[in-house]
Amino acid sequence: MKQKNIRKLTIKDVAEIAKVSKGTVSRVLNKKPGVGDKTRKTIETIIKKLNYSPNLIAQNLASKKTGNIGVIIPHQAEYYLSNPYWPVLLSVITKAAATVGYTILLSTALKEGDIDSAYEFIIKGKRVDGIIAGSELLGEKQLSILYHYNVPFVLIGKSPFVNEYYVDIENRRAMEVLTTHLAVQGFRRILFICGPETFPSVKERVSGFYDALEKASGSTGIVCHTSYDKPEVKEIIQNQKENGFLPDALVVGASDLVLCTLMILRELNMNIPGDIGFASFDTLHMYEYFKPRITAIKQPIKELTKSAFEMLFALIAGKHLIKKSKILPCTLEIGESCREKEIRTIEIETKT
Amino acid sequence: MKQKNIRKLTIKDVAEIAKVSKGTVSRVLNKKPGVGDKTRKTIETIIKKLNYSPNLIAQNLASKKTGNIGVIIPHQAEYYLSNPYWPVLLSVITKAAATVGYTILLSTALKEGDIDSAYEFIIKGKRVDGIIAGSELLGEKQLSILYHYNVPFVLIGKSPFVNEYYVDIENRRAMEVLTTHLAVQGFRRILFICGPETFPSVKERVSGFYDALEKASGSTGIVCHTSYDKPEVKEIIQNQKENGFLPDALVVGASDLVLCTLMILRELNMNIPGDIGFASFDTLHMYEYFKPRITAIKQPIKELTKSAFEMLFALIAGKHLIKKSKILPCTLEIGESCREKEIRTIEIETKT
DNA sequence: ATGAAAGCGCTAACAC
DNA sequence: GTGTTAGCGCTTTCAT
Repeated sequence: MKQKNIRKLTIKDVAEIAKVSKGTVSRVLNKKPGVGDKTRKTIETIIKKLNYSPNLIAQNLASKKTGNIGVIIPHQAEYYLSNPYWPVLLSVITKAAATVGYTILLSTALKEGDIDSAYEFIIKGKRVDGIIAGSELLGEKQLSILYHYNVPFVLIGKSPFVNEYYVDIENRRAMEVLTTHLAVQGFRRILFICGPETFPSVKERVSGFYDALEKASGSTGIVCHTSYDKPEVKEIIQNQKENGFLPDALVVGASDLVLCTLMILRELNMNIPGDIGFASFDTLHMYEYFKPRITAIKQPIKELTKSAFEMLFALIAGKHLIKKSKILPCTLEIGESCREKEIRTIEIETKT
Repeated sequence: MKQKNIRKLTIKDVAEIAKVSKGTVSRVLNKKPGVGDKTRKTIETIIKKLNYSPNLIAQNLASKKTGNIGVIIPHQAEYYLSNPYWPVLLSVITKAAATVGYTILLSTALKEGDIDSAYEFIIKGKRVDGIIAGSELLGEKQLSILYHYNVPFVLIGKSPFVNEYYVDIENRRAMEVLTTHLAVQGFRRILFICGPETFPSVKERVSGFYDALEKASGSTGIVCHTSYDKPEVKEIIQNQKENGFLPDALVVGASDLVLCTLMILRELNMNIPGDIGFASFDTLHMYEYFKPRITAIKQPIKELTKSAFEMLFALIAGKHLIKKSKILPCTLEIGESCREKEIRTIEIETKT
């Protein structure tokens, strides 16, 4: 079975066997017109019989297309794999890309914060025809790299530096709806634990939080930013406790903080929702196994990703896009963790 | 800031500016000898000033090396991302590869079971210098593809069809130790829910399971194979229950079945470890938040991956390997889910 | 130490 | 409809 040193077949071999020129073989390879039916058939048969497949590298070099699209995840693997957002994005985009003959080249931060390497890796040496990147750590420097290399890109999430070619959710609106729900449920002192205030998404969510509280008289809120660092959550909650300042509801704004927060609450002997209400921005797969079921905002990650890919695909094809961005609505998944009896899902209408 | 249509720099541009030949520039690019110190400096300066980086595609074509190593995960993304094994492997290998200038090209089944596409995708068009592949679905067909294209590869997990170049854990031994632990803890009727019996790892574990039971007089066991399908677990447990046949301990042999199994137990109002003992082969990150802490076998995924990469790296370099496989030991993480009081970790010594 | 030139395997423009 | 030819941007002999 073991076959060593088969000199790899080239288009030239196929051409010689078929007694045609390389050009003709190339045409049938790429399903291009200009080949007689019979010739085409013959060549196809030979290709199949030989089990020949063209050298992609050579194709890339000659055609100046790579068939790769780069996905830049601005986090290190340990981190981004621990929450559901990026894995879902990855799997959706891989499939979407495959159906149109594209391949995903993934680039991530090798260590958290080292986002430059991710950009350089994928852009230098031009191995991709276009890029999809998470916007949360996109700074002017990264942007200038993108522009410098003149590669089409679409961002996941808006960025203060870019106003075209991105997809996003209505962070502000979603957080407003969630907060209002908490207020309606009777929670009066809501603690919102969220990510770094430099992230646009976090800013919007905080703004939605305050907007809701303003409208809902009677409830007040506190915002605590974390760098997605677990010990911090513990400190925050303990600080609040020591000050006799304990909130009656908690909103966790990053799904990877949910589990440790729940554990901390258990250590503090606080029951959900009896002693404290609990909700999160973003869901976890395992929520379906939780009791009480956690109330949460669910992002349309799949749709977001599909939209991003479609935009990029059009950009690569050189099409002019009328809609340079796309904003998708979230849903509010109501569980029992905020004293609701009935589990249900509410579509949050898009901002008018 | 937006710069359009910068014709991309080529090695020729650099050569002209430096007033040397392309060959010389190529030599400094690849840090090869045969260039005068001064010339080298000059060229390096120019490269930096121009922010030039060579076209990888062209480099690949000319040098017949890709700098990519292919990772074949024989599952679809939804599946492999839901348990910790593959993500960890992925992140470890990406880093290991990066430190020696290699890049990972990931290929997965587009739909569960469609493993051929994964193989063809990565091998055809020769985009990789070597391959690391999960062995559990490797059949003769895939193997013949591997050999046909004459690409070096290392398997994660042994395969009945291959006896060289793989890394693995001692599945049999680990399961034996876990089962013995259960027997010692006084469990008498142990149900082992595991994956398809065609997987070599599953076979070994089942064998270890029975071996342990044989030695531990008094305890009996039942094995149920699943296709990693959630509803099945429910059926299995319900069947057992209807037959008045309920086990007093459960071992789940796939981490992605753990959560739903736990939920089912809760639905049945069975407490761990009071009503039923519970253990799993493979751990989950979230175990650290669980109470009772789940007893489990922990695989050395990181070390496994590193070993696999090192082997492949050597193979690609054309080195002759003395050790054609590597077997690593697991650990038994004892929690409270099998009526142990004290949480601790036990290294399982490698088979002598 | 450096340059010249011949490919790597393919595509694409232009002939016929 | 098909063949011819000139590259794509680089590496790598082989001269010098």
